[in-house]
Amino acid sequence: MFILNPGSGVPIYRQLVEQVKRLVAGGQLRPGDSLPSVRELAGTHAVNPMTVSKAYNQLELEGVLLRRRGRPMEVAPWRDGEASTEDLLVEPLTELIRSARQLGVKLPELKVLIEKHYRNIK
Amino acid sequence: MFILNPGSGVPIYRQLVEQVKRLVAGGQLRPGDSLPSVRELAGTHAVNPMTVSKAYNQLELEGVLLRRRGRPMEVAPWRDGEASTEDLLVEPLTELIRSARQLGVKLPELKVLIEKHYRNIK
DNA sequence: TTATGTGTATTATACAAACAATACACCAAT
DNA sequence: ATTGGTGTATTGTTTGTATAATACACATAA
Repeated sequence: MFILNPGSGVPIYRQLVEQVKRLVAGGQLRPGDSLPSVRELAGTHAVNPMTVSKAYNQLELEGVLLRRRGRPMEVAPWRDGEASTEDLLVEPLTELIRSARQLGVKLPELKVLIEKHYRNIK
Repeated sequence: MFILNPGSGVPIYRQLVEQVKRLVAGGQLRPGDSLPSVRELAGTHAVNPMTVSKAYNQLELEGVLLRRRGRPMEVAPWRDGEASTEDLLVEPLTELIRSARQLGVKLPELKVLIEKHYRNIK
């Protein structure tokens, strides 16, 4: 469900936060759904449980998840003012386009590369 | 010439390393070209000189730049086995596509978003 | 030679991130 | 009540990043 890249430079807990937000915005996680337990997630990704807990904590502060003592974290009811799909794409979109510019890759070539990768990436 | 984003989670010196590589691969920096001085770059981006120096040092280790004492850092002659344009795009490309997948954004919609942003981003 | 420009080394401080190992409070099902 | 599942707090350690303030070795041009 989650894909963590420890070598990317982006802190692990931030990767988790971003991915949960996107899965919620994309409907793969719906209000009321339970998230993987801290220990399970930490185990399958070889990561410290407190790192996962830190991500969950931040998501609760931002209103994305609900914390109910003794129970798994749960996706919060949809709120007005939730980050939109496009909002959550702007960052990787900007990064890609800036990179392409520095590499001298023009728009048509970029679209070809996207199509080429789109199905190769899980 | 460089765009630094201190809040992205990616270390500043790594942002610099990646951007220099792309500018070299894209031909905006050619073998023999001088790079901005450590102090100038640090000054214009409000960053510590040693942070810039760390990036330059890594680029020299990787063979991208030449260090010649008392002189500005210089782009190294082209080597066989240099990272290709596509190599240097894979990372942001992968990140974007994974994000789109999690958001439920399909390929046609993604292409529209790219066209929309392509000219808005400097 | 002198002055000013390179990049770098040094020392110290500060902070964030991640880990490890425990222990706790709570809920739910037995 | 006991057991085993939640998330969390605590303490301590380690590593990487970035800063600050100096100082140095070298090159180039005046």
